[in-house]
Amino acid sequence: MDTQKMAKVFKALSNPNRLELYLKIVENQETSYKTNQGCLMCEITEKFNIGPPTISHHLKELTNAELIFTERKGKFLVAKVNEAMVDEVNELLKINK
Amino acid sequence: MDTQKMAKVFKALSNPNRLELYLKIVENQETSYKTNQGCLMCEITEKFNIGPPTISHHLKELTNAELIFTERKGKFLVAKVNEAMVDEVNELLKINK
DNA sequence: AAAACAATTCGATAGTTATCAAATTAGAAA
DNA sequence: TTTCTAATTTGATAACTATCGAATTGTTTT
Repeated sequence: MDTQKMAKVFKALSNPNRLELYLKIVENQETSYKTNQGCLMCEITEKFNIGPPTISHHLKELTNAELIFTERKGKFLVAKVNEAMVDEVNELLKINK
Repeated sequence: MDTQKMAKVFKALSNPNRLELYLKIVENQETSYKTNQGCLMCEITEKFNIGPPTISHHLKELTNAELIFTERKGKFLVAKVNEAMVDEVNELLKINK
């Protein structure tokens, strides 16, 4: 287990706005699981009280921590959750009784 | 779900040294599950490259995030994991497929 | 080609944080 | 009561971060 890497993941989720951003991406992935084309960022940006530069910064942090993938679809940016990484985090937080 | 509270928990785990500290406390709780008297801090402090003031600071952060409880036993400080909070985190990170 | 839209980059700033050394408190042992 | 050990507090500093406005890049629409 790589403590550095995991700490980075937690740091990525440690800002309230960034955490909500992440959860929105997860939510989107859950609701459209079969047809999942990813989560359009411009739609999400409207719902937050922070500007595009900050959203962009937060997305970079989440990507850097490998919690999400992003991809350009023409004019838009779409985001998907990296479920493998989330599994890893859950594994780390499991308590063996 | 309280985003602020959860973000605080993630922040508490976002520093590598603090994460290892937390994991040590968990580990101790796991190995001595039945006889669990808590984890003695002075033993742990020796194993880290950081001084007592910093350990103290990190413990406060973990306590503040309600990830652990601490209690004085005479001269010593013992720590235990707040399993309810860990469960909450695991719940938040679950992805519904 | 021009205008419009989505997103990123840059530079700045106010606020936060990890860490230490020194001093202090609390308790146990001598 | 003096000494030793465990832990905390305080004050300082260097490093990092969230956010913004302005400027820029990339893509689509007109």
